Amino acid sequence: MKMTEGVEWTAHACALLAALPPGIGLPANALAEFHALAPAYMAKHMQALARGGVVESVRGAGGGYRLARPATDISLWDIVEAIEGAEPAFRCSEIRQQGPCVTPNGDFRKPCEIHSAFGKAEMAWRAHLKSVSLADIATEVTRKSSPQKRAAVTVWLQEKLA
Amino acid sequence: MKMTEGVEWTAHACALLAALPPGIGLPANALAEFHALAPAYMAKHMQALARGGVVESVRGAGGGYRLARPATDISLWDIVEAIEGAEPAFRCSEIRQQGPCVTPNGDFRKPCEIHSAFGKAEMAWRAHLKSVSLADIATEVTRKSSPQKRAAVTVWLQEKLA
DNA sequence: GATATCGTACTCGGATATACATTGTCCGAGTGGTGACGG
DNA sequence: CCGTCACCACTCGGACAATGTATATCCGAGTACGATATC
Repeated sequence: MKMTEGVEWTAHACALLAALPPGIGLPANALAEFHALAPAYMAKHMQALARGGVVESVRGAGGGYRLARPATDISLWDIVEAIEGAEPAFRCSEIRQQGPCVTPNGDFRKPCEIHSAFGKAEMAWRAHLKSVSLADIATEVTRKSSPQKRAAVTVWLQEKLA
Repeated sequence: MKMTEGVEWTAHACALLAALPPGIGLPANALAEFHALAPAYMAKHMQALARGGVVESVRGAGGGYRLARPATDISLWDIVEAIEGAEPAFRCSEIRQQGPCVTPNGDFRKPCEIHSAFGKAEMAWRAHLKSVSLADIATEVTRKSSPQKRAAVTVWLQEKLA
């Protein structure tokens, strides 16, 4: 069970966007450059994020991507949902209803126990992700980073936003 | 993010094994037949389960797979670990250490906030799975199933164990 | 000098190849049971 | 009639294809900015 690395890329990109003044965005190229990632592939992931309603896209010169909502209203789960989709990792294909021992009048209204257990586990997982907002991450990052780092980011941003 | 369907197959197979008398097993063919699954593929998954120490394999005529421990000591997580591996779904590749703004004396001893958040979420997920044992599932299944179903299973088992 | 218009550069968006993991299948290795043979 | 041995059927184990999904890239569509020509 492996999560797409696009989730990591876009999560970091959104954290960067969350550190910007509200309403300000960056093009996909800049977002990729900030973490030394493949620009084209990053662009593709940002498209998914736009389709998911996490970011808004602005075309044309000076355009780019910006957060669609305040950073406090965007959780890590929103990003995962936009990139990976909302389907659960464990998909019950109801194999209990197959085989030589299934009775014709079998009652399958009760949920599959295995399905139920995995469903509960996944709900706990999602709840954790929903409880972490971009604002949390952004503040943690800016607060913990060194003054040199913050200065370097400021210079880089001024160049990109000019 | 999708979990291998082998997890579902082996989980149901283990539930069946847990319903058997202690020490008794079934060949992979029978386990596949019980849920109308591809025999060869089921065999492959059972091998992974054996490597993971969840079941023991017995070769030769009359052999098969049986639980390596009491059903109360086997959790759903043990099965997931055997099939999917213990690696977390979210793998942090530390992209925060890349890019034009990383300072030479950057201090990365503090864990990545995004990595940390996903790690906590995944731990909650695992904890849920670890709390559900095969015994729980087996008893739920046998208790909830209809008498006709139980009779059909008994007949089928007598044929297979003969 | 101000304004309307055209061109250009920049950015997103989707369509298109490639690599890798999962899915699916097969044949060889090993083991217990069974029947035949000899005592 | 009983014990031993060889054979055979059964089962696991790993090696080998086929398929699907994630990865990676490119080119076309659309928009804002700026230069230019005109009034």
